[in-house]
Order: sequence, then structure tokens, then C-alpha cells
Amino acid sequence: MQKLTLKKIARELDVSISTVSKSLKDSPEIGEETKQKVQAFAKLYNYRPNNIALSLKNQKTKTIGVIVPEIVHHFFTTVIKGIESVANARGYTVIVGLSNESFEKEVTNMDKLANGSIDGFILSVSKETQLKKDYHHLSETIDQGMPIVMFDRTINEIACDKVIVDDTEGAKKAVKALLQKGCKQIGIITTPDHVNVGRLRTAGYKLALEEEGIHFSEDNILRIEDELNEEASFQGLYQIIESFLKKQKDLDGVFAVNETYAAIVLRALRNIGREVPKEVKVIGFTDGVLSRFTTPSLTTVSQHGEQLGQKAADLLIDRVENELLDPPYDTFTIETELIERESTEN
Amino acid sequence: MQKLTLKKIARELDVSISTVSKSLKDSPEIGEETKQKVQAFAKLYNYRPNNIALSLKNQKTKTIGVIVPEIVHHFFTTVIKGIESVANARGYTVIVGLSNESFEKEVTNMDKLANGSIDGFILSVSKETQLKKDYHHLSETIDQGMPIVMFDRTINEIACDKVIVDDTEGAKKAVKALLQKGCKQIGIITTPDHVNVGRLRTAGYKLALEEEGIHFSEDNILRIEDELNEEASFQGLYQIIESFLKKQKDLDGVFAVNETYAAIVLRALRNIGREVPKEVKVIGFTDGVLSRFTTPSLTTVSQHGEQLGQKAADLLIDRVENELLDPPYDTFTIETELIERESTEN
DNA sequence: TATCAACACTATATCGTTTTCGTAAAATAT
DNA sequence: ATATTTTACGAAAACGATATAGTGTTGATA
Repeated sequence: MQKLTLKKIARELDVSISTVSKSLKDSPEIGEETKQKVQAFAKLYNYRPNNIALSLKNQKTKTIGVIVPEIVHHFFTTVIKGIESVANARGYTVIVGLSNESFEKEVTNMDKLANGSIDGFILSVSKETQLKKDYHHLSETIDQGMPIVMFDRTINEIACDKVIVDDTEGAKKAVKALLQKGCKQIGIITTPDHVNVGRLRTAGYKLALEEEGIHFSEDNILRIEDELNEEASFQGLYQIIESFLKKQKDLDGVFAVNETYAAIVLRALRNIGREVPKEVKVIGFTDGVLSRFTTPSLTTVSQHGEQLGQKAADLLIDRVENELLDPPYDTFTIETELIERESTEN
Repeated sequence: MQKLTLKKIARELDVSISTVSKSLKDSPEIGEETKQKVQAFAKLYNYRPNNIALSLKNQKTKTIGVIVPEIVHHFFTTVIKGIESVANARGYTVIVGLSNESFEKEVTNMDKLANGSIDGFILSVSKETQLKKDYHHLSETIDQGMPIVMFDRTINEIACDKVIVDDTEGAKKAVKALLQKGCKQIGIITTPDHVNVGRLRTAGYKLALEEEGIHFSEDNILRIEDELNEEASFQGLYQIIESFLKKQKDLDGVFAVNETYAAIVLRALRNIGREVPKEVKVIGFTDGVLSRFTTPSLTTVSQHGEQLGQKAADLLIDRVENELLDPPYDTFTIETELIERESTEN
């Protein structure tokens, strides 16, 4: 049984295509009897209008494109979940593209979707894009009248709506919590500065120390190069973190800018014989699946990814459906929340 | 700058739409000079054909729909990653729909995509669908000539290509490993039987014991009801598992059918003072992010989700591009692999 | 009886492409 | 010089749906 179309119904019922279309829309132009007949037939054979044809006609697809750097990733999936929920509620479909942290894949993926397949983008840029600082694909997309909402990893130079996590504030909150619990020497495990979120969280760390009038030393900062984040180099990651913790033996607090780093810190501290939370307290950023299962369980800064995704989707859809509300772009901040577990107990 | 179309180029260059179209395809029908002119113009203004129009014309979208029960889930995301990689390589785009384990959302999501938006489905059914045993949406989709590839949670009654994890075999492998390491009393934490994968893994557990001639007791089986899997009822989950382990105090091996259960087992055993792996050895199914960070790290049965996704995508695209290779449907099994970590060390 | 409105439809254009078919003009053959 | 074949392009249909603008038939009104 092949797909039913208006044309087939028209032929079958010996009326015109227009009549069928109008009957299904219950138009007053069509006589009661005819309408009944058509509607009954359509229902019987389960007619559904072809989305592609509608998209072409209406010049809008009711679909939004989401580009994320990585999908096997707790934070990004919670964001996608949030996006999907409001998209669905508002009658939109979600296409997912993965950049795998590659600039080129990000560009080709966007190129492919920008040609009529979607009404707008929600995206978090790849690390490579952040490094290269090449944003032509973003500005060109916007120039063509396609709205973009950026989230988490945003680009200052691009004017569009943004939804971000309160990175600096969240980090500050975490470090202040450590101070309040009596930590005097607080280390940070972070990324190089070209990774936006790493930079911002590091800034929050410094700010917290500053505001409390604490001396801050570069020696307490460990910046981990990117290549080490791949699955394969777990050992390498561990080595670097362990030797840092061995060297900085008087640390009594550690703030890690992601959950993996924090979990490794926990493990390394145990291996070198320093007790958590008694001797050292640890806080990680991102509340993922790991935190509640480490030993001890990990205090984290939760990012509310789902809420972030919902906000992003609402912003984009508003923009799409209301093209008049042009330029005044907004940046929204999703508050973080400190979730306390065993790793910071006194 | 609005989107460029063939019509606009034609008007601008004062030729017909056909000429533009053919020029861009480098057709021999068109004179060299005209072709150059059109191609140069198109390149300059970055013309890209409209996907929607192409889809309508060609009656195929080069898009595949993926429906998963849950996206904040390590296994499903690895599968999606695998699907996306081959889809992209073969020129396809991926639309993701979430059922959130709900039958209704699964149906409406499929309905929405089946109307022209995609060329075929890759899906893993929701738990509710498994429970209700209502598969009309699946059979109707197939009847309409749209290919489906099911993965992981498949339905026997539906004839289509399938890619499954070697659940029974994997579970058997795990339990035999426990036996080999000297375990005599092995418990299993599983799901009710209506969850396919739970049932199959339980079957593997029984099979392993049988084949080794070991007495098997219902007392060693804990079946956990579904509602407890929600984030909120983590406490409930923990309670049930802990009290089971307290009651069955002579267990010296535990096999859990997912990573969360296994991680909870680890924690509960520690809380009730039983040492892992010395007194009790533990193995979980699914190699996620948790396993290497628990204490002790967890031995797991890895499912190779990415490989599974790749196979599913290849199967579907083959089917889509080759509609003649009709009915002889196939079921492919992705081998599992036991990844040994601390929780089973001797 | 001529005029006009109401009714119940149908024809047609449109969205952006591709493709088949048709056709002037130029080039070649006879 | 006439017939025939290329060359180089344009017209039009098609994909499926919607919306605007007709159109033929009634029935009512002046």
C-alpha cells in the first residue's frame, strides 16, 4: 500500500484536488455531502499530508537543526532532551548533527542543513572552531536570514541569541564553598584558555580567591591539553593529574572543571594516600552520572542542561515564528547549583 | 541577502531556469560560454540547491529517522554516534526522535516523520510498547514501503532487519567468568521479563549455571520494577538492592544487567561491610562512563554500541537505496566483550 | 424576464528542482 | 540552393499541497 496523496483521493472520488484539500480543511466552500465523503475516505485509508510538500509550499519546515560537538556526553544529551521537549510541544522536529569537535564537520553539517531543511539552528561550537576563530559559516547563515541560538560554547563576535551556563559564577560558588569549609590551599584542574568554559571557570576560581583576599599561585593550576581527553589516553590523563597532586602536596581543596577530571582526582588522591574529604575536599563541574557513584560521592556544580535546552528552543522558535523581532539579541544565563555530596563533608 | 534560487539566477542572467539548472550540472546541452557564466555567478553568490525541493522531486529525502527511548543514556548515544558516522559518510542526515519510553510519543513521533520527511527508520522500542505489545505503528510503516531497522529492543512479531546485542551470550560469558574465578553462589539483579534485554540476560545467567551443573535458586534473583529507574527514586533502588544483598548474605558473585544496578551493588556491598572483589565479585552489563570510576572499578560486558549503530545504518541505507532486495530480512548480532577491571580481581 | 447573488466546485499558480520534449538558428551535407 | 543535422537553448510537466481566482448552476430579486 503506497502513500496516499490528494491527487489519488481526487481520482478515486472523482472530484478535483482542490475539493479534496478543502474538504479535509472543512472549508465552508464545499458541500456537506462531499466533505463527508472525502473525510471518510481519507480517514479510512489514513491519509497524512506530505511534510516535504508542505515545507516547500510554506517555505518553512517546522524543523530545527541542533549541532553539538559530541553526543556521548551527559551535558549535551540533557540539553538535547530539553530542546526536544519544547520543540515537540510546539510542533517542531529536531535534526541532530554532530561536529565531533571538528571545524570541518561543523561547517559541512551546517551547510547541508541550511539549504531548506530547517528553520533555524541551535548549536554549541566545536573546540576546533574556537581555536581557529573562523566563524564565516555562522555569520553567513545568519546573513541568509536563518536564526541561530548558541549555547554553552558561544562566540562573542557573532551576534545572535545565546544561552549560557553561569560558568564563572558557578566556579566561584564552588571555590567559595571550599573556602567556607576551611580549605586554605585550593588547586584547580582546568583546560587551556582557548576552551571558553575552561577559561571562564578558571576566572571564577581566581575571582573567588581574590574576593576572599587569598593569595593565588600559578602552581596550584593544572591546565590539561586537549588531546588527552580522548578515551584512549585515560592513562595519560591520570598520570598528569596524579603527578600534579603529588607535587602540590599541601593542597586541601581541589576544584575540577569537569566531572571526569574530578573523578580522576578522587582516584589519584586515594592512590597517593590522601583522604577525601578529611584531608582534601573536591568539587567538580557538571552534574553527570558519575558524581553519585564515585567514592566518595562527588560534590558538583550542576548546570541544569535540560532547562538550558528548553530556553534555547523557546528562543529559537520565537525568533523563527516572529521574524519581525529582529536584531535586539539577548543572552540568557542559566543559574548553576551546588549539589553537595560526600567529597566536601566536614 | 535572501536564499538564492535557480529562478533568481535565471532572471539575473537573462536565461531560462532550465539553462541554469543544466549549466550547474555541466550538461553538454549548454554552450561553454553560458555554462561558465552561470557557474561563476552561482559560485560567487554561493548557490546551494534547496533540499526540500530536491526531496519532493526525487521522492527521497536522504534522511533517516532514529527513534530512541532515551537520549541521556550512554548506550543509546554511542549507537547514535555510530549511526551518524555512516549516515554522514553515505550522504545522509539524521533526525532524532525521543520516545521517552512512552508508547504514545513513539507513535506520534513516527507518524510525524513517516510523512515524507525520511527514507527509513532505525529504532529501539520503548518499554511501554514492549508492555502493551501494540505494534500497529511499526507494521503500518513497513506496509507503506518504508524500511525499518530495529536494534537492541526488537520485536519478534515484526519482520524487518534487526541488529541486536548478544544479550544471552554476553550474560553467559559474564556469569561463567564469575564461576571461573571461584564464585559458588551467584546472584543476579535484573528487570521484569517484559523488558526484553532483561529477560535475555537473565536467560544467559541461568544457562551459564546450567551448563556448569550448578544449582540455581529463585532466591538469588532480584527483579526490579521499572518505575524505580527514574532519577527520583534512586533511594528506592538502593534500598531494594541493599536489602536483597543483606538477605542473600552468602552470595560471592553478583551479575547486574545494567551499569547503574552494578554501581549500586558495589556501594551497597561496601555499606554492609562485604569486600569487593575479595568476598564478592561483581560484573555489570553495558560499558558506560561509570565503570572505570567506581570503587573498585567495575568489570563489565561491553556492547559495542557504536559498531551496532554503524551496522544498523548500513543495513537501512542498503535497503533504502535498493528497494528490490525485499523481504529476506536479516538479524545481525553484535558480539559482546568482557572488560575486566578491579571488581573481579582475585 | 433580465440581473444578481449564493452555492459548490474546478482551474491555476506557486514553492524549487529536474528532465523530457520541442524548436529556432547555425552548421553541415547534398 | 535546398535538405538535414547539430547546437544551444527554452517550455512545460512533475513532485504534493494550498490558496486565489474563476465558472457553471441554482434560486431569489427587481
